[in-house]
Amino acid sequence: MAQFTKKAIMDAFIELISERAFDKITVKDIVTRCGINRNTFYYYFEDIYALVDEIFRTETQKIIGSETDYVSLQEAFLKGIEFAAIHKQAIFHIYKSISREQVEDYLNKVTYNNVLLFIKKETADIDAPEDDREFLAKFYTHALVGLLIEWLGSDMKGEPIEFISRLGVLFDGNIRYSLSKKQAKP
Amino acid sequence: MAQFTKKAIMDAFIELISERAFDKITVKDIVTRCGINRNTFYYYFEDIYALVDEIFRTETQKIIGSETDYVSLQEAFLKGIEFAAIHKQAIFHIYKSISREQVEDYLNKVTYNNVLLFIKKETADIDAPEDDREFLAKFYTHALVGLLIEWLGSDMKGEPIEFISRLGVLFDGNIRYSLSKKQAKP
DNA sequence: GGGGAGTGTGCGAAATTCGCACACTCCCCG
DNA sequence: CGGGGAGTGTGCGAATTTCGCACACTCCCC
Repeated sequence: MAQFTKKAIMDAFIELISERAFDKITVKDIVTRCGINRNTFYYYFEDIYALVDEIFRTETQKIIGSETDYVSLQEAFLKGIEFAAIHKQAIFHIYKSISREQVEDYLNKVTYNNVLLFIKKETADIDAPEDDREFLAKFYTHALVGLLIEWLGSDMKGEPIEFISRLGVLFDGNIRYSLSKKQAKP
Repeated sequence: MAQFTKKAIMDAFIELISERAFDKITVKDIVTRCGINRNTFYYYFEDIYALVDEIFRTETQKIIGSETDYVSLQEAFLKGIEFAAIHKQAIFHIYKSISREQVEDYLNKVTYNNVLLFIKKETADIDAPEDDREFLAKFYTHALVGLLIEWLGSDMKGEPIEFISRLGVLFDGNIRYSLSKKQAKP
C-alpha cells in the first residue's frame, strides 16, 4: 500500500518528458523505463492523460501544501522561477505539446496561493474584508502568471533573477497601500 | 516484481544511518520512515544485518560493475574519496557502530577492482603474467585502503584533494616500472 | 488493404503487502 | 526480584498489487 510503483511511474514520465515531446512518449516507454508490466500502469492510471493530470496535481500540492514561509513575495517567486528554470525542458515540452491550459492553470493555482498567503501576512493589521484581499491576490496573480507565460513562450530567455528584481518595485509598499486606500473610502 | 519497496527500505536505512548510530535504529524506525508494514521488511530481509549486508553488496556492485573508464588512478580515487566525503556521516556511523570489518572489506573490494583495471590498461603492452598484475594490484590496494582507514579513524580530517595529490608521485611511472623490472629478471 | 505499433480491457494466477497474534529477549525501574 | 515496556522474529490468512496472456480497436504507413 505504499505505492512506490505509482511514484516510479510518475518519475519515469517526468524523466521522459524532459527528454522528448509528449507525442513521442508511449505507455510502453514509461513501463519499460521503470521495469514494470504495462497493465500495472493501467492499474494506477486510466490513461497517459490521467498520469499527467496526477503529476500536476501532486506537484501543485507540494508547493501549495508546503505553507512555505517566505520573507518576501519576490523571494517566493524566485524560488518558483528557479524551479521552472531547472525543469525547463520538462515544462517546455508539456507546455508546447500537451496542455498549455494545464500549465497555466498550474501556475495560476500555485501563484495565487502564494500571493494570497503573502498578502494576508503583510496586511494582518489592516481591517479589510477577505474579499478585498482575494481580489488583490487575483490581480497580482494574473499579472505575474501573464509574465511567466510570456517567459515560457519566449523559450525562457533571460535570467530568473533579473525577472524578479524588476518585480520588486511593483510590490514594495503597493499592497498595503492598495488595501488601506480602499478601506479609507467610506 | 520491480521491488521498489526493497529499494525504499534500503534508502530509508541509508538515511537513518546518516542521522544516528546503528544501535539507535530499529526495524520499526525503518518501516515507519517508508510507510510500510513491519512484516514487509522481514519479507525482504532476514534481519537488519542482512539489510546492511545487501546495501554493502549493491553499493559495491554499483562501483565495481560500472566499469568506469577513468583516465588516471588518482582521478578514480578522488571520485571514491569524494563519495566518502559526501556520505561521511553514514560511513562513519557504520564504521564505528556496526562493522569495521565490513567497511574495510567494502573498501578493499572496490579499491582492488579499480586498481587492477587501471594496471591492466596501463600495462597492456607489457608481456607479464596475470599473477604479477594481481600481486601489484594487491600491493597498491593495501597501501591505499590502509590510508583510507586511517583517514576514517581520524574523523576524516583534511581535504580529499590533498590526500589524492600526495598519491600522485607514488603512481606515476612506478607501476610500469615494477612490472617490467620483474619481467627483465629471467 | 495489410501489417506494425500503440491503446485499453478482461481475466486468473502469482507475488507482494498487510494485520494480527504469539513467543522470546533485553533492560529498566520499583 | 518481578513486572512491564520495547524490540525482535515467525506464522498464518486475507487483501492488495503485479503480472502474463489474449483480444478488440485505432492509426498510420507502405
